[in-house]
Amino acid sequence: MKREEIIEKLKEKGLRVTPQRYAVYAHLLQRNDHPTVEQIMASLNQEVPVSSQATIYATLQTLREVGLVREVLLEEGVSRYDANMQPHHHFRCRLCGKITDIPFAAFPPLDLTALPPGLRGERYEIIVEGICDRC
Amino acid sequence: MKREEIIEKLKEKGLRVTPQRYAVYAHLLQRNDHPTVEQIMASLNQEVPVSSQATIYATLQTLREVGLVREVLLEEGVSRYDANMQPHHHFRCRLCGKITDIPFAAFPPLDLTALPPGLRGERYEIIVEGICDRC
DNA sequence: CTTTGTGCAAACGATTTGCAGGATG
DNA sequence: CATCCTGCAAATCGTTTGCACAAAG
Repeated sequence: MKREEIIEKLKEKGLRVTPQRYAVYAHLLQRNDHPTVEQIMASLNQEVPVSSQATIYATLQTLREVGLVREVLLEEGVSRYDANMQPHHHFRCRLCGKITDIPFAAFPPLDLTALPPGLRGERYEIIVEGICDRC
Repeated sequence: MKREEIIEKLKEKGLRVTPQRYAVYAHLLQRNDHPTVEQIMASLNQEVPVSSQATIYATLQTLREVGLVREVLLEEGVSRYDANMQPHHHFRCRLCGKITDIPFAAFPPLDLTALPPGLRGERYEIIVEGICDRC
């Protein structure tokens, strides 16, 4: 996604386009490894300081509220973030912890009417655990 | 599961049977709502003090290490615990947050060889989000 | 009696918050 | 120029740890 599109996306959601917001969102868009806040901050501020920790937290929360970013919970203690909003599943290597996206179409669609009575399912995610290619 | 069976389970795993351990494990066995540490502590110490917070954390970690209890991550910020060690899926109500078990057999088994190349899947869990009967 | 478990309080790490100054539309 | 955003430091919350005493086998 290029510069103008990113700015457009932010404006569409009614957000002011600040350097910090642009940096966080653009960065997340070009990563697919679901970084933690710590990793995001390290990358952004690698050369010159771009954003403080508090702002990154605030920005992620804002982006989450407007639906540009999602939180991924696959590990105890830390939240990871993902700008890929299309439905997809996750693979987690039990040795190195690396997380890989699995296309939604990799598995046949589930029938959510097969749930226990009283539960109305709307969406689902499959989490697969195993060993990745590098381990 | 009755008293003697619980004690036997703990001994089988090489654990000393203390009142605190018995209380935490027995309590988890009779709940199916995946309580947080805070909830476990509140229930146990409702009438008389049974166990301190530090001990509950230590106990849960021990029970997890020997395979009598598992940690469930479905929410940001808190860990939940589950003494049901049989494979099963989870349903989470997006309104009240309540978590319900879904029997493993509710969905047809997935073919884990359909993963992207290089990934060797070993186990999986399905997380369904929706609305529960009380909401 | 040796080893392991418990409880307290302090430490820790991720995340949140209050607030003053700064930038955006 | 009104509103919203940023950065700093302090606060908060769940969880972990160090250590002395107590209990289990």
